[in-house]
Amino acid sequence: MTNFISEIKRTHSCGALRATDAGQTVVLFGWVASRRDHGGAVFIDLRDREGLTQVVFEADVSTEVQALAHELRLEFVIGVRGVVKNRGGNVNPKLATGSVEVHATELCIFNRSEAVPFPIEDRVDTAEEKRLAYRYLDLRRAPLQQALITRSRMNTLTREVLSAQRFLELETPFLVKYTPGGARNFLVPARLNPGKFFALAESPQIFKQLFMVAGFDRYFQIVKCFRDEDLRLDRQPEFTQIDIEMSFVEQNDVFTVVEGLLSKLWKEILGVELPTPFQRMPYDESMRLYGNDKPDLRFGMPHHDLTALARSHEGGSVALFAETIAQKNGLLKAMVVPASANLSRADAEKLEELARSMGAKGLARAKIAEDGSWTQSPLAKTITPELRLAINAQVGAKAGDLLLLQMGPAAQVHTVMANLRVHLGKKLGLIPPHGSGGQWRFLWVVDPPLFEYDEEAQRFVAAHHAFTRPHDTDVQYLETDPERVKCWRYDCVLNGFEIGGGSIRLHDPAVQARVFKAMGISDEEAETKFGFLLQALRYGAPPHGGIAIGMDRLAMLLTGAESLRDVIPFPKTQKGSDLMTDAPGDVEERQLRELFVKSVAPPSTR
RNA sequence: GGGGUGUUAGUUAAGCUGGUUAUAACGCUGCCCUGUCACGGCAGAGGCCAGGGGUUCGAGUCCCCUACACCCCGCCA
Repeated sequence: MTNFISEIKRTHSCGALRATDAGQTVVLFGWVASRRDHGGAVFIDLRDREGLTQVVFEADVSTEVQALAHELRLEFVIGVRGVVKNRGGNVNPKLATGSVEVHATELCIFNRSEAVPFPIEDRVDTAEEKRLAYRYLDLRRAPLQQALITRSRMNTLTREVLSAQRFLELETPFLVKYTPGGARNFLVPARLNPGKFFALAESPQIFKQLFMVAGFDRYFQIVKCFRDEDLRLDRQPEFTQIDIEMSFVEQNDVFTVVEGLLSKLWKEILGVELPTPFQRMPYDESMRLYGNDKPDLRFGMPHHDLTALARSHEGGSVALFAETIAQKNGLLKAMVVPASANLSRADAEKLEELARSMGAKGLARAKIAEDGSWTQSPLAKTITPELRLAINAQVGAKAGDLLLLQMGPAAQVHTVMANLRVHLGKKLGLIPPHGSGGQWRFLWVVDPPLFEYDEEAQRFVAAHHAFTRPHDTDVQYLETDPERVKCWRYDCVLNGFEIGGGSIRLHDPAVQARVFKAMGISDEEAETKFGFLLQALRYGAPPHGGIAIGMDRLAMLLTGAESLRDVIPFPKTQKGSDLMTDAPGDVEERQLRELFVKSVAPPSTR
């Protein structure tokens, strides 16, 4: 038997051969993706990351090769030498290499495979639980390979685009000091410092600012971040950001860099020309029309704020309205489902279920009749005709339309209505359940408030972080009307996903002190928590700002993947565990002692 | 912490108002087959119906609990 590997080298990938290669002797290496054994002739589809090629073992090859060929099974790893032949009229249109086949003269089985636990096919119908347990097999599937290959290209392109603009790729530590606020940190016991802990960096935020103070001017990094929070379809505990920070810039400069980068990615990877600059929308408008700060602009169905109208009608004799407008944060919002949607009563009841599952008390509905009256509605009898007509007019409801109403504390109304809107967008076919549908609606959400009121803590807290620069024109309200202060923070949104966010930083120590004061943070407290940054800012910090772009989400949207898990090689489950390695796992008592750590987990969980 | 969906051969599923031997397809094993590409033919193996408890003469099927996976709220930029 020929000595493959050491003497015979691969000449082509399994996706390379074309009709013009006919007559060549080639060597292919790969996995058996399918086999069709006719006794006299054996057909194999050989797979590597580039594609599939049909290999034929005919009766006229040596008896040893014949015998070996019959032994081939799915997922055997083999090497084949043979002659490329044109298949003439007998092409397989499903394969890129379908016009040719390799007539094997030599075969080497590098390794056999046990029967795999699930079929390695492009289309997925295996339970994700199984796929994750055998991730290395799942990763043999072409769609997953393509997704990761795309990610690799994204990395390369990002480095190219940013390096060409004088950005330096600099590294920051993962093991950092715990700082309060924001996402929950993973903690790492510090063996050399008994009783002390590192935090895994939730982002390089502070360090990249220090790069600016140090004078590096333009920084970027493709970097892992760690957040110990609950997972979602688009959230993993460890994820990758394209982290960027720039000196001597204002918001528009950051936008230009990001728009240039994303345009390049879309052009090179999808061949799509993105219109720039991206649309911009004030945060307030986004909340008013869509109930969240990451609106999907691929479809309409905006919300209507009826609070003021209800107030001017003193509740219109609807008890729930009156109750809502009496609350400090009470909000009454409506959404119109057009008559053309043809929602059945059962559909509407399911919507109410959905609303309840998100904490709503219910979902008031009203069907608009020809004369503008309401039917199928508990409110129909009590509401004053004046308010009813005024509402119809404000929302522009026509006969047959269904009005969905939500009232209560603003935050809850927003959550419910925002999710309902997206749900209906999918249900009514305005957007596909997954993927872009070929529409790329990029958006900058800008000018959010600097503070939000924390009901629990009874004070204002930073909506983003405490180092965001307020608008100069609003600085005067820091003491008198903090809620009115808008800031230079921005989110980049694509089709309802937040794909990036950042801010222009506050580099003026005097304003910084006033911001802390408005948040009820004493000088002392600020010094203990953020001392090193505050000190750095006192030694000549340039005006600076930046952004972090969620690489995984970008990859998910770019590849049309349904989940972040499909663009991360080794993702975690919803409970944050790894089904392949069974992490997190137990450790020995001795290891804990060494770290000066004691577990107080209930025995049942150990 | 809460709400929802699911768990039946290796895989994907069917299994009705509870009824005695739990089906099918693919995969797997053996034999046959020179033009397949969803190859075909014949024969065969393969099940703690997620786990535990209950109701019942009898449970894959009904009830409760638990575990795991997924989606969502809370949480998280």
